[in-house]
Order: sequence, then C-alpha cells, then structure tokens
Amino acid sequence: MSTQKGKRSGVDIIQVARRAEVSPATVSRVTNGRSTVARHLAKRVWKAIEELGYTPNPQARALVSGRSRVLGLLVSEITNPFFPELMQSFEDLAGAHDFEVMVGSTNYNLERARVFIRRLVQRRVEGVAVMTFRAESHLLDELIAHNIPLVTIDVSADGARSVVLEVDYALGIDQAVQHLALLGHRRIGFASGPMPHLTNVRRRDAFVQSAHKIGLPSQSAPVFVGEHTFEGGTQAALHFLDSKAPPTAIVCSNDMMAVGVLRVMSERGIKVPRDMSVVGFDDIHLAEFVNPPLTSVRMSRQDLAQAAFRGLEKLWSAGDEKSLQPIRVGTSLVVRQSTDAPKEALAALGRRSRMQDKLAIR
Amino acid sequence: MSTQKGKRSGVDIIQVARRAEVSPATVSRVTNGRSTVARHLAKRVWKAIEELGYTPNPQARALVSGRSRVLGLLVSEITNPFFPELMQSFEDLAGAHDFEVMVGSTNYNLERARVFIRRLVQRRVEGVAVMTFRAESHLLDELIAHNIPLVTIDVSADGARSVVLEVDYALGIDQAVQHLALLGHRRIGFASGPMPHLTNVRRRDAFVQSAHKIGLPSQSAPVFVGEHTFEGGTQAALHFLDSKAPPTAIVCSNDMMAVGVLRVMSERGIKVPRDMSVVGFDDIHLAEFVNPPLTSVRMSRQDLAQAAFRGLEKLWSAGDEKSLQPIRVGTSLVVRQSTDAPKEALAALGRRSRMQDKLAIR
DNA sequence: TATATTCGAGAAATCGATTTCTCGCAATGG
DNA sequence: CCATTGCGAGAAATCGATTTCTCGAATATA
Repeated sequence: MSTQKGKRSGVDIIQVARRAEVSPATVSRVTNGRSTVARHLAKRVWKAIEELGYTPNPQARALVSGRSRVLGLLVSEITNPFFPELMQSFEDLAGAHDFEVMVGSTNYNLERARVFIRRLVQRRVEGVAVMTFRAESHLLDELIAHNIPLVTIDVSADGARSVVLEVDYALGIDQAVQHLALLGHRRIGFASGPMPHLTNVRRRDAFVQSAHKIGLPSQSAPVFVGEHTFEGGTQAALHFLDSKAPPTAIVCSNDMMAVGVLRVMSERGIKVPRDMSVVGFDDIHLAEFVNPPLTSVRMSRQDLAQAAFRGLEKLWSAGDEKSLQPIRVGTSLVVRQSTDAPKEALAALGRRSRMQDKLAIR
Repeated sequence: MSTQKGKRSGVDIIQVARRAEVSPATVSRVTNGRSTVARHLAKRVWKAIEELGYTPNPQARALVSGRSRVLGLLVSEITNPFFPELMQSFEDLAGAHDFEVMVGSTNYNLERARVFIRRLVQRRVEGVAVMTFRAESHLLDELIAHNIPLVTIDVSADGARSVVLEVDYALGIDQAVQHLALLGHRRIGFASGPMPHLTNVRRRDAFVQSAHKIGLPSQSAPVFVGEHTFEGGTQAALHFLDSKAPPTAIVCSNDMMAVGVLRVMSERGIKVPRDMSVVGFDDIHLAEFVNPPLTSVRMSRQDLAQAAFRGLEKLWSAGDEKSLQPIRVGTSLVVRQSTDAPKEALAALGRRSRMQDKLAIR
C-alpha cells in the first residue's frame, strides 16, 4: 500500500527521458533551456515532465553544477521588527530567482554568530548578506577564507569578494532638516555619536550640510558629540538646554539617544513636541512606542533587501574582480508625533493666519 | 591567482582518505560514526580532517542518503512578533540536529502559501511544521501527496503522516479565570468565536469548566457567541453591558474581540481595568500596545517549537504508521494592565485591609 | 559532386559523498 | 589441526542530475 518500499519516491530524469523517448541529456537541456533542442522533442519532454510531475532534484543539481542555490542572511536581532520585514523581502527576491535563504540572527552574541556562519560555510552558500550594521571583529573571516561573495553595510570586509551597501544617510537627514525648517525651526541641534565610527561621521556631515543648505549659520546648528546610548542622549539634551540659545529641535544620530533626550524633556517638564521637537535615527522598534512616538529616519527594508540581492548578483557576474562599486541605499523620514512647529513659530503662524483671514475677507 | 581556477574550492573525502592513508569508505564511516573503525585509523582520519579543514558536502550526502536535512516552517505572518520568536526557537533546535529550515509566511495569502509549499516539495524537505492555526483549504495536499511528515496545530490533516499539536487551551484559560476570581470577580462573561471552528469550541468549553471549577453558577458565567473580529468584540461588550447583571470581567476567545471590547468601554466611559477587567487570547502583537495593555492567554513559542520538532522526530522513527498520539502544548496567562479587582471587591478589600491593619497593630 | 562546417542529440564521464559487496585475516569450535 | 564464523577495511556501485565528448546528418562552400 501507499508508496512502494525500497524505491525512492521521486520521479527522476531517466524516467522522463524514457517516456519522452529521448536521452536524459536532452531532458536536462530542455529544463535548463541552455542548448537548443528541436521543437518537437522539447514538446515531448515538457509533456512527459508534466505527466510525471517531475521536478529536478536540487541536491543532485547542486552537486554537479557546484552551485547550491542557497544564500545566507545574517541579521542582528530577529525581535526587532525591522529584520523580519527585511528577511521577507530578501527571501521573496531570492525565491523568485530559485534561491533558498538561511537566516540567522546573532542576538549580539558573537559565539552564536560564529556557529551560524560555520553552518553557512558547510552548506556551501553562494553568497551572504550581512545586515548587522556592525563589522563584528573577524566574524566574517571564515566566509572570506572560503571566498564567498559578501554584501555588507557601510564598511567593506578586507580581502573579500564583497559589495558594500552605502547607506545614503543624507537623504533622510535632509528630509528631517527640511521638515523641521518647514515647521518653522531656525535653531536645530544635532546629537552625534562617537566619531571613530564612520557611520557617525557620515550622519554628522549630512546634518551639517543640510543645515547649511537651508541657510542656517553654523552657530544655529550646533553639534554635540556623545555616546550612542541613552546616557549620550541625556547629556546632549542637557548640553543644548543649558546653552545660551537653546535649539527648538534636536536631531539625534540614533534612536537611543533620542529616547534619552525625551527623558530629559519629560523630567524638565518640557513638552514634546510643543516646546521641543525631537528626531531619531534608525527607527528601531522602540521608536514607535515611546511617548510621544518618535519621528525618525529609517531606510526601507525593501530597498535594502533589493540592494543586497543585486550586490550578490553583481559579485557572481564579476568573476575574480574584487573591488566593486558600492550600491547606494536611500533613507527617508518617518514622521510621527515628536515633531511640530516651535512655539514662537506657532505664534508667528497665528499672526500670519489672522492676516490671511483679513485678506480673505477683503 | 588566489584560488586555482577550474578546481573546486572544497576539500573532498578522497583527499582526506589519501592523507590518512585509508579508503574513502573508512573516512565516511568515521565521520558518521556508524560502523566500527579501528582506533588508530580513526585517529589518523580525524587528524587529516582537522588539518585539511574538511566538511562533508551536504548535497552529495543528501543525494546518496536520500535525506536533505532541510525542514519547512510555515507561519502566517512574519510581522506578528509571535512568529519570529517561534522561528528562532525552531531553527535553533533544528540547527542543533543538523537541519536547516526553510521559513515561509503566508501573510494570509493562499497563492503565496502555495508557491512556498511547492518550493518545500522541490527541495525535498524531510518534514514541515505548519504553524498557521488555520487548516487552509487543501493547502497541504501537495505535501501529503509526497508523504512528507507534517506537524499541525489542533486539526489533523487527513491521510497525512502527521502529528497534531493539541493546544491545551484549558491551562491558560484556567489561569485567567483563577486570576480574575482571586481579584474578586464573581461574574465573568466569555466572548466566544464562532462555533463551527473546533478551536473555539475548545476555548469555550475550557472557560465553562473553569467557571464551574471556581463555583460560578452558569448564569454568572454567561457566554456570548460572535465573530472572531473587532466587531464581534463590540457586539459582545454591548450584549454584556446591557444584560441585567453585567459581568465585572470579560474573557475573550481572541485578542481582536478583546480590542473591540476595550473600544466599547472607552466609548462608554467605562474605565478598564477599574470598572471592567478584560482578558484576551492569543497575545497578538497588538495586545501589548493597546490602552491599557491587554492581559492575554498565550502559548510559549519555545514550547511550541519544541513540540513541533519532537513531533517530526516521532514521525521519522514511526515508519509507515500514520496516526500518532497528539502532543499537548500548554498555554499560560500573560498579565498586563487590563485586569484588576472590581470596584465592589476593592471596597471590600479596603475594609478587609483596614481590618488587617488593626490586627497588625494589636 | 565532393568536401568542410555546423548543429543537434545520444553516450559517457563527473560531482562527492554513502553503502553494499567482497575479501583476507584472526578467532573460535569441533 | 582444519573448517567455520566474524569482523574490519578496501573496491565498487549508487544517488540524480549536468556537462563534455562523440558522432552522424544536414547544410554550406568550392
């Protein structure tokens, strides 16, 4: 009963060949569409495939072709909703190109990451997207040693076949600054993370340029450098509040700092956004749920996933060439409730709108 | 330069065999630990493996052994944080047993699910955990046709090699009812989902029994049957509020209903939990973020993942036997802020505590 | 018309393991 | 002391595809 014992369940290429009265080689040629096969033969083959419900055995295929059709995706924590969304986009894209994806989340645990990477190597993945925003110390060495194509964020891996996704922080920061300017802010502080990190330098530079672009003199766009943490944020907030001309808005280089800023405001009885606007960066999970929900700069997971996949495609077609052009990925502003017009501007707006009323009446 | 062209990068079993001066068969025997190999030969083999950094090619291994060492995991939506956590537990477990996991989320889209399942079949997965809580119409047919071991929730798949995870709704519901009783509630309503669904019958029955167990007469534990939706919840709430003896707490068969109940309370100016306690079921994402955060019954993702994996193991060792014992999975109460003592009980508690004060002073 | 060239399809080699077969040697028993 | 059994290890078959080799037929060229 049921399936016959001893025999493997699947239909193999030989059975298809027999039924179509061609050689297995021809069946292979048809399914892969590589070489030309006479029209009538191909038709017979497709018919046989259909009738037998044949699907090529991926293991056999991988063995001879040397291509496993499996990719790796390394994320930092699966509980941050950013990553499941990224995973899904990446998997859909990969799936459409007949790849499977092994996903691993480091949970910021080096050993865990190492174990996962070993699994990737053992499974002969054809490429890995490292979406952790942290170039963990020598984590990638094993991948590099096996010459596995790598896509990383911001920082390139030395000696690897890799493509860097260069996040265009300027896009989102520009939007943030413009957003604030449009609301009427003329003094905007920037709470930067520590400068050794390239990504922080980029974020800071983006802010300085944006401020310049909307015509703010540099003393109206002060920069405070602190840790990329809650405490760093509180320090920044205190610094700005105690300066002679406190800004009416603070843009932070990361969300944790922004949360720190919010805390200080709440303690000092300064209402956000009425008395102070706050913008974060990264759009972590938390951002949505603090009080008030944080306006923040984020990057699209779809864009990121797509860029990562395209990066791998480039590497595959690049052959032995090592250094490829980085791929730019945009960022954009998510407006929530931590930003609004400053009090002074509201007053001005009030005057103006009364004027407009008069004009309208006239 | 770098790696030699033409040659595959990996070290294969033959190289290991040569270096250890044994046959490939012996190397295989050593790595798989199946047959007995002389001590000194095994030592030589391990040494060679170590020195060459050999890891067996999983594709070749899968091809000959007929075991892909890949599992499938089907979830309903990846954006509900329940599932990433479940995924991670399941993957960790699988990884520890040398399996990889293909994860797919249906997003409640039948076609999407179908595409994913086709991929599972094509990749020759050795088992699938269907964690969707919905026996989608004939979705699993393709898996069943290929005789792939299946683990499902609540409902078994006809004719499949499958194990059912029987969720013990009673555990968590019992906790919920006891929790409410302990707070002083003596009239508790249950908002049930539609009865055709087995899972709803089970939840309802569990409630009725629990209420009975704490000595509530059935008129103090009224049941309302509605849709498993927000609207179903609003209807239930209106029904209970307008009854002659409104309950002081409502237990819902699902979180969306609970959210509907909360909405009605908010509209009627009834404070939750002061004037009305509300308990949900499922503990969906939303539950944590509504106002007030919802006390809800959930099941542990670790337990679920573990039960799912054990189910597959059972199926593997069961051979052709079809119907296996179901595996029970517990549920438990997550207490948040939508439950508290009822006003009347608070007053009583006040009296009692004053009494206790006196006693203490004495 | 004879020869060179192209092209399509089958035969056979290959990928890298596992597993069955086979054989020699040592141990056991009559 | 010889025949039988058991066991460990190498030789060879196998898994299911792809890909290279090979060869005959068809077409193009002189």
